[in-house]
Amino acid sequence: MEIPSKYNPAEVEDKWYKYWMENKFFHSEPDERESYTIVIPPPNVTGVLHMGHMLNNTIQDILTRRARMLGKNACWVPGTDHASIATEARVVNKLKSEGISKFDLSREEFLEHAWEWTHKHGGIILEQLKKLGASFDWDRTAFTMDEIRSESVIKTFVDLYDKGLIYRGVRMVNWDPAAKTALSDEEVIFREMQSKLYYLKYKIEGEEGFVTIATTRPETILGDTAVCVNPLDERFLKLKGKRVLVPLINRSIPIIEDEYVDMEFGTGCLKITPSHDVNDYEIGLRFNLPSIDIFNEDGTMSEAAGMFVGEDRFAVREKIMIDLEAAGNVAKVEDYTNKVGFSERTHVPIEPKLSAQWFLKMGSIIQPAIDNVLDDTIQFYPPKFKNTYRHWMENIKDWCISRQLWWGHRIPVWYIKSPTPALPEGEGATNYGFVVAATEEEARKLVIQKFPSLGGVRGGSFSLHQDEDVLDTWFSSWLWPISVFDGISNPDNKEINYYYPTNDLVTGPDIIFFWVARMIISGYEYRDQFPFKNVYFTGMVRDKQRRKMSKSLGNSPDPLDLIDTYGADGVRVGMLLCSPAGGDLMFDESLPQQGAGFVTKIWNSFRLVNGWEVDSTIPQPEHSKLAISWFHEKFSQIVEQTDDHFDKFRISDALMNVYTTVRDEFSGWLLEMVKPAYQQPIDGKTYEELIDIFDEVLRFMHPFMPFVSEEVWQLLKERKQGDSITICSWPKSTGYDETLIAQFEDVKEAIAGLRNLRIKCSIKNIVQIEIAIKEGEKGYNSVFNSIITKMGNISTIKELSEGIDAPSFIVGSSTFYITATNIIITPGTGELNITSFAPIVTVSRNVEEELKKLQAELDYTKGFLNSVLKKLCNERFVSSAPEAVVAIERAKQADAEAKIKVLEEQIASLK
RNA sequence: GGGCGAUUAGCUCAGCUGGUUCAGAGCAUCUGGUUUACACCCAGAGGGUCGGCGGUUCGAAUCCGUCAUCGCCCA
Repeated sequence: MEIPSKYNPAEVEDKWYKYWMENKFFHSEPDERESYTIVIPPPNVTGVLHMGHMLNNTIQDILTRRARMLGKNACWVPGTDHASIATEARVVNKLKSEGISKFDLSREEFLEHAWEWTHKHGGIILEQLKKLGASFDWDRTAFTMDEIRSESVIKTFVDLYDKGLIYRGVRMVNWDPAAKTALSDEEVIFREMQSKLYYLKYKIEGEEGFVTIATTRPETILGDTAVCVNPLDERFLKLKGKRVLVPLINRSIPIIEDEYVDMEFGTGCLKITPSHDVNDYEIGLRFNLPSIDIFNEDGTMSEAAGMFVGEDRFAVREKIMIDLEAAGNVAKVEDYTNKVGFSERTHVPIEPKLSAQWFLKMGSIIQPAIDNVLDDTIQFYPPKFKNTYRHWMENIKDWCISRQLWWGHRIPVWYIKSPTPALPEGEGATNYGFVVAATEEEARKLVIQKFPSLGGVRGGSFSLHQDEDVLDTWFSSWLWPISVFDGISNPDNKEINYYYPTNDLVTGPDIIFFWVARMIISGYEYRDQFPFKNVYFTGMVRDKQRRKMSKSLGNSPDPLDLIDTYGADGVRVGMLLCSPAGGDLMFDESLPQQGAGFVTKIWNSFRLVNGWEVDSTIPQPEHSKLAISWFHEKFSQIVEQTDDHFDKFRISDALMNVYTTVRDEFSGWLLEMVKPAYQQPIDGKTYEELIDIFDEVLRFMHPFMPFVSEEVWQLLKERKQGDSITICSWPKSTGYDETLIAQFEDVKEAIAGLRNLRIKCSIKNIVQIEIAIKEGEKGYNSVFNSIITKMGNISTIKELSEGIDAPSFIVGSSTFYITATNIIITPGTGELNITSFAPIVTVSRNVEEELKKLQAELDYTKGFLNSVLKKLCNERFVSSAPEAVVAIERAKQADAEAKIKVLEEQIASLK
């Protein structure tokens, strides 16, 4: 078959991805094997693929592919998240651009638009991930709002309500005036702002004089219902029991005392606006203060404000200051830096607002989630996130799970309306409260059970109205590892029993509370088991200047462009080469470039091997036999190390092992050692052994570089239809001979030494040389001479008993000399003519420089010996250090002494 | 303001229970190289007071204290 000299990633990648899909290699069904499961952190249906997804999903794919090759039943579940608030905002904007207001539409009409939007955009990211080579079980693709997932969410709500864990309460919530919905604490981002601190004078009622308060939000004075001072503050003792007038509207409000007030801050006198500040609200409750809500849902002033009705809160801040100034109520204005909460989604400042919301109690339900992370039943990588997690868990507040949106799971709460007076409690004529049920039908049954008077003949004399709100999106994604296997509605089904708990979760630390913690909570609540064994936190993808990659900065490359340019394998390798767990990744195009270069390297290695002619009549040369047996040992060692890296989730270290193994050990050493002479065939035995090794090396790199490994693997040998590297086994470490590996390191060093000497002496590589070796105290192992001969282009190796005056270097304690060269002339015919032995070439030597180097090394070694001797002469070291450590020190002493001897000899011979 | 973490080569980071020649890797830099896979390559070299100071120890990059700087989370 014709092998192209250039590797074409685009063509290869499309071809194999299609082949993998057709053969359903990634599909999993429960069987007798051990399961290995990952669920994707479902990307938003609003999104497009960004660098974060690339990193995250590359890691998941590597883990999944390796698990599959380890013989596990690997199942990586893809899916998307409906992203309630983000998607609704998108749809609202889209409608707006078409001249349609959300509020002109009915709920049903709006949802039609939202679904249309979802169908159009929802699958984009998943499609893009195919380009990356993601080995998802596509048959299991799930969506947080599909039928099974929705049923799970509703069922969970009803269940938690029945357990008494969900309640409705009026609370101060984070109100997003743009989206007109409450947000959870986690959805609020605090940013430092340059603002102003306004000092305002309130007139004391019934006497002359003012009280000055400090506030950052003068527009809220219209909602003030008290002024508060610290009872210990002597400055304000005379104000006790008095009242003041709110400027402009002259409402009379009391002066109250509470230790909450910081005497150092501002004037030590605080205005209290219970409706619009969390702390004020608490004080309001303690003092039974009225609460005046001066804002509408969209952040404009309400009727209750009495002024500026309908105008925006920030415009009013400017205007009211003008009026206050005119009325003489302004003492001064200072610059002030404070933190302001912004909506994570709509980016507008959050307005604390009192409203009725649904909450999930975060009491006993979270205990197993704390315990099992702290005792490492669930392992975090890197482990430092355990602290963050614990801190959050221990200070957790009840979870506000309702959102004033339409796109999402509508809360299954049914309010009862009936003209018939309520009999049991009968608070109001028609107030029967509500029932919680998954469907309207069940709700009806519940109503009749609860209020029998509404049943029977009079059945139907009531109507139900479902709560208008939807649930927080995280209230569906916290069930994800369970709900993707339908484990909520069918808790004993075959799939959930097989795949749950999942093994690894790969996600960003930014959603440790939003998502990770809550999945752990729900996992224990609904399966009595952790949802995943390990959580691997990836870092943030940043640009070279350490800035976050973002659309608005325009510093993020389009991942698909990168794949087009460098190939998916190249991008995968590039992303991972420098991405430690939890550490940020400074992305730069040189990374995928390096990855692509590596892919080419593999391709060229294949072309080399593929180009050899095989002659099975030639016996295997000694050097090839040695090289192959060495590689087996070395590879076994590397696989063991790599497995260890995987066990510790050091994915980039594992990749680095693959990278250096392929580049250095395999291509750089093994191939060079077994490579036949120019235009000579290779012996059959070496060739076959080499092909098996190549096969193994390809399997070793497959999880990282699925495409190029498949392409080369398919070309390497005759393969059958339906064969694929994706379903082959991962190389197994079978132990290794450390001595052999260490000896071989000396061989490499000797060869490197010869190359260096050649450079120093200006002897070209094509010039064959003769060398001599004088064995040192530790002896010299001549077993590998055939390799040295081949790799160093050596004619003969002599052994010496005495040192001679010739260019030399030391490996271990043995000295290598170049003694003579043998000139090879290559005439135009390409034939080789070996001429007679030439006399010793005059090689240019810089004796002084050599001496200097030798002396430096001698000094270093002497110093080293000294430090070793110091330890050994120290009575306390010898007596208190473990025996093994002392033995090591003695060995160091012997080595150093031997080396010093050789160095001194050499120096003497040069002088 | 509270908590957590970090600080090792120009950059990004390893370095496990204190003890192997432990001061490392990759990239970058510099030097040399186009011999028959690969210049998307090969062979070499230089480069660090392990943030500062103190302590524990026979021995500290590693453990403790403290200071400095930076980052993250929470209020």
